[in-house]
Amino acid sequence: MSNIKLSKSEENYLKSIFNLSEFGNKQVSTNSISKILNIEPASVTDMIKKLSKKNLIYHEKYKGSTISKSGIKIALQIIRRHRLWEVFLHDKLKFKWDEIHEIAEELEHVSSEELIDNLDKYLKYPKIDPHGDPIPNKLGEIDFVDKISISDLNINEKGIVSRIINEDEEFFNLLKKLNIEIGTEITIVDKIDYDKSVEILIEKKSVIISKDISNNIKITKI
Amino acid sequence: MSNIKLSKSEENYLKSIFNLSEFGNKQVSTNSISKILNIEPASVTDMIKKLSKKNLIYHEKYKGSTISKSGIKIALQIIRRHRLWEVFLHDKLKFKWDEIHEIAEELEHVSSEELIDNLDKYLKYPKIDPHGDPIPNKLGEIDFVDKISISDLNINEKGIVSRIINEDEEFFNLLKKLNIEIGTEITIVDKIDYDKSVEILIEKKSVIISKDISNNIKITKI
DNA sequence: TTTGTAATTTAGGCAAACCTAAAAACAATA
DNA sequence: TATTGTTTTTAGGTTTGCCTAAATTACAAA
Repeated sequence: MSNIKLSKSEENYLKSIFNLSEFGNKQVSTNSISKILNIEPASVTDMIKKLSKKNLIYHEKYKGSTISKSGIKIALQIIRRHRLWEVFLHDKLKFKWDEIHEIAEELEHVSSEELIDNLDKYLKYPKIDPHGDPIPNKLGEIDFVDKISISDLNINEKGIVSRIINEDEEFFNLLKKLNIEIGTEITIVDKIDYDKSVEILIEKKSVIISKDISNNIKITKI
Repeated sequence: MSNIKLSKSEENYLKSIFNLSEFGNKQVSTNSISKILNIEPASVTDMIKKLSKKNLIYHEKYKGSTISKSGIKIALQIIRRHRLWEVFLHDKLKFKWDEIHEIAEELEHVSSEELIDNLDKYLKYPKIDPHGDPIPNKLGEIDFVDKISISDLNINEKGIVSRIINEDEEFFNLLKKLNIEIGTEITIVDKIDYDKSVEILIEKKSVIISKDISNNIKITKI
């Protein structure tokens, strides 16, 4: 459709709205966008109007925003760029797992389709990024691999960490301290009913992690 | 010293001023900057004031601008980023020689020193980019390889094309038509005194190129 | 049903980086 | 030296993307 180049800001809004919308299915509040992007709600309203006019989102005053089909398409392309760059930074430039997000955040806005296609080819069409997140292909299609939460396992069952949802630095630091990364094997020791926290075993050490933490770590059962 | 992050615009101005100043030795006119960047002189004046305040250039009203030492340092870093990305695009992503400039123009503004250092290492510390331009190292030092112009050769002498100065698309197209690229062997057939044009032999075909064209093609004598 | 609070929007402003039109400075030469 | 033409600067304006403060709306609890 309209192949107008978006600004860095517009791209960031669109990406955030898409992420908050759970693949386009949920209405997104102005406040939630404001929080994620660290931009005042009033400014978010401005941008919402702008994106609405471009038909990338639909907006109902005082109710919330829904991302449109063409909005989703663009968001998936931005996510694709981001994740491909992450693979490059990690696999080729040997950046550590927790250093790549910030740089990819910049690189994702360099908009040359040919660049991304050639990068994709060079990296041999990877399906997941170093955080375990799936990479959309050129058409925006994603390989959904059903992943479960730590809390879905029963006591004494084992799993491999396969995806980290939260990409904030503090969360990375926490994971580092806990010795958790993609590929780490964990075993469920105990599940605490009281606050839904879970006791897990990582490399012979046991720790108790809160519900919030375990929700941000997806695993594959083994 | 002052390690304040510059905007994309500021970086572009600084790079242009450096390029026009012949390594910091020449005063640069407002008009020449305006032409190179395709920005109106009045706007250039605005930015000159801004860069002056940051001590990246010195400006004498109505006379012209000189780039400062710290300005040069930053300009060389931007040039370093640009050329390293060009090597990456050409050698790794297999972009053609004449497609890389534009994309590198975007990538050069992604400002992570670690990114560039890791890229440099990954590319095995290249000394020249695909256009034959020298790449400054981390400290801003450049390997000066003395290159000569086509017109410096005498009739019947041979040379290898080792650097293309003009990076405009039209110039690339011309070179493509002429079958000239880095590494092409040429032989001087004749030198026309009248307008300083030169007749050269490329892969058994002879063409006459203007003084302006030959000035933009540096060679190594063989 | 009213009322209080939280979310959202409107209104008005600001900085960056551009623009046009007009004024000022410089340079060239008659 | 006066005049003309070019270069540069000033003045005032626009758009983008943000801000604060104030007004409006939605919603939940009394």
